[in-house]
Amino acid sequence: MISQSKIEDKRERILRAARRLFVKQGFHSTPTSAIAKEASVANGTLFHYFKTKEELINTLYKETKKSFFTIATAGVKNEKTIKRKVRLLWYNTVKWALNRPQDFLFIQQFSNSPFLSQLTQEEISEHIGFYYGLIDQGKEEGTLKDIPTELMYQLITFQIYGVINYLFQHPEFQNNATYLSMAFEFYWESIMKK
Amino acid sequence: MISQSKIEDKRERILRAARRLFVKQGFHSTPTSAIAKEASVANGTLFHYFKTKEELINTLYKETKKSFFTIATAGVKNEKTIKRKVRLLWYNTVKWALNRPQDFLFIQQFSNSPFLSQLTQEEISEHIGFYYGLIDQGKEEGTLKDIPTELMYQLITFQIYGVINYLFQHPEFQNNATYLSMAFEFYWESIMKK
Amino acid sequence: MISQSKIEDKRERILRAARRLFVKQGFHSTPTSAIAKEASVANGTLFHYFKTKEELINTLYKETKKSFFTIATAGVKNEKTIKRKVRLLWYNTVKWALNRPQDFLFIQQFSNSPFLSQLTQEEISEHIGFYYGLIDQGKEEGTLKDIPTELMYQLITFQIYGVINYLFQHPEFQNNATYLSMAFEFYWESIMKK
Amino acid sequence: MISQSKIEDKRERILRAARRLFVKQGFHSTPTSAIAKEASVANGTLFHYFKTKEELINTLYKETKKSFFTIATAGVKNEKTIKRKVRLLWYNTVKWALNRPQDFLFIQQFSNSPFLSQLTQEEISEHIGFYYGLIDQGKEEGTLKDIPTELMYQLITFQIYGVINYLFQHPEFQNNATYLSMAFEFYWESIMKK
DNA sequence: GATGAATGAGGCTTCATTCAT
DNA sequence: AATGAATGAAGCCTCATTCAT
Repeated sequence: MISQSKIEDKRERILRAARRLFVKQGFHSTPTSAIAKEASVANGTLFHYFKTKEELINTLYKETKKSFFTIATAGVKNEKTIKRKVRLLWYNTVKWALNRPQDFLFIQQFSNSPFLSQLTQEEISEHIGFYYGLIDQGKEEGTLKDIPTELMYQLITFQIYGVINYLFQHPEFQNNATYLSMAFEFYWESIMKK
Repeated sequence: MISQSKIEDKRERILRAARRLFVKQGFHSTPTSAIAKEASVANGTLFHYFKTKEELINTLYKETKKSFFTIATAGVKNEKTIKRKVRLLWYNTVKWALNRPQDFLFIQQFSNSPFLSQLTQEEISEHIGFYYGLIDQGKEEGTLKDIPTELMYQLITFQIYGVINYLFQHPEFQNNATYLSMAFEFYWESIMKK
Repeated sequence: MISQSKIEDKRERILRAARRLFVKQGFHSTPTSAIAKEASVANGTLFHYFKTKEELINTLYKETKKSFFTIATAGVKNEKTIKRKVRLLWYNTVKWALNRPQDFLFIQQFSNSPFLSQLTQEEISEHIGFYYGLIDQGKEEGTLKDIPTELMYQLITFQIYGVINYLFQHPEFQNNATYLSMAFEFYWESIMKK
Repeated sequence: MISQSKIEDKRERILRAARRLFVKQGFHSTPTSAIAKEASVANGTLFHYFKTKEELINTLYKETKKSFFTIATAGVKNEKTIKRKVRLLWYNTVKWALNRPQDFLFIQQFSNSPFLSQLTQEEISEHIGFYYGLIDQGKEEGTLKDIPTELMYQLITFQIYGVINYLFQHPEFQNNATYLSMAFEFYWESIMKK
């Protein structure tokens, strides 16, 4: 029991150390030896938990994505209207990025790297279904604009990236409710059906 | 004269080879030796033109950005209304990305915030200023929504990036005028003042 | 314990191999790969023990110097008169050079002023102080000529270097007690006060 | 005529540039490209005058040695006594080193480098005969100590290096006639027969 | 499970030298 | 004679990975 929890500890420490360094320096500028050191773990231990560096990166990506998805969708199902659902999703996402910039930046970095192509399509789009469902529902109801689901997904996804990007550059607005509200309204108006 | 053009040739060949490989494999997975080989040039020749690999990457980025900006803004000044200006900018940008996917993907890879760069501050302002000016003009006229210029810049930038991303995944729509028109209208409605 | 001694072994083997090759071919004509090969060690192992080639060279120099100093001064403190002290120092030094030509030549190669080094100022003083002390004592006693300590240090240092150089070229005299004795007397007469 | 003198110029410029850089940085840290640049000459031109870098180094050594010998022995033949001959030789040598530190340091560096072994024995000892003759004459006359010629050559050679070394470190004595005189007397006493 | 010394392939870069002009 | 672009061998060093303990 005790040794098991210790083991978990080490795996976790490696993952967290890796994320910290990846965000700071990128994948290739972060040797596995540096990760081991940051995690206060022996060099070989890293390869005990992850067969290769690539596996470590992929694991980190999947776990981060999963944690993101859990946070982003928390409570969304309980909301009654599409707008309320979308609003919650939007706020959850923005807050997640602001609270865990490391995670956000790691995912952004990973998405633009050659590693992405190594994940199966299934793994990549594991959570996309949820979003597509919401969009489809909104279109059926007549609440959302009638444009192709996938395109809308791209558009709203990138738009929210834009907001987050802006808030990273202007931290003074991160806790400004009026401001966030305005940004959301802009977002909403761009996708709602008039 | 003749020798000069030959020299240009080699430099050019190296730059193009580098872009090709960087897009396929990423910066770090592309050894300089591979670039030289792809350019049919001796290993050392690469370092004759670019002191380091980093200098090669930066040069490539700057030249690509510059060429992008030239293409994106072509003819925009001659348009009379804001909407026409924005439309031309939008189409120019989309066409640039579709015609030169290598360039687009290279820039996307270079910086995670793809239209935000590591250029000299001066160079950054030079390009961004054009966009900010357009947004400010639109707001003054009452044509564009009254939200902070920088935020709007981020939003429309990322939104167009979403469109392009979508078109890469769905090449069948790349030459579909109706489709592009619809995408632009969506774009426009999201930023215009009602 | 056992593994520790093995580790020492490899480090030692690298140092000795390096010295052997440096003496034969000079620093720059000796690639690290050749050192590794000569030490029967993998290329990377060398860099496990010494971060850079330069660090290897410096370490080698410091260790050689230290070992030289220990040998050269062995027993000197126990001698009663200045002349006996100087004689022992002289013989120790000459024997050291003849027994370990590699070490001598390495040091000679390392710095053109062979007994003047690039060590920490502290390390330099540590060694030189011993000599200066001896010279000062001899001058106070009236045994040594009254010329500036530093100058005398240079002169006797280089003179002994000359003897060694000669003995390398004429190995037949290396074990000739009469000859060595004569050389020492020449040395001594040149510094003693008449 | 004119073009010829220009050519001489270039060869000279290369040699001087090389010496300047060699003294500052050593042979191996001085690329031929740097020499060409320092000499304001095209890269390939250097190889017009010297087939290889090695040939350049050797040429430089020979010319420097030759120039040294000319200066060191100037007027020596006209002196009547051995002591006066030796004194002039001593002063000439010290002055040469102080006036042309570049030359002195270059020769010192070369002597301790692997390049030395590449010169024929004949080239090395070209000028040694002069010194040996002087020593032999002194011994025959009964002016100099009766120790082997070659050994004495080594001893006095290295001793003078010691003086020069000291004067480099203490420039304040370089023009102090009393001081120089004292140093010479020390030198002389160490080799003269009492 | 944990360690860290050891490995060696491979990356970036330097540089003496060549050669077409 | 002079140039300097071009070459490619070779050097130093990094780093993912293995393996004996």
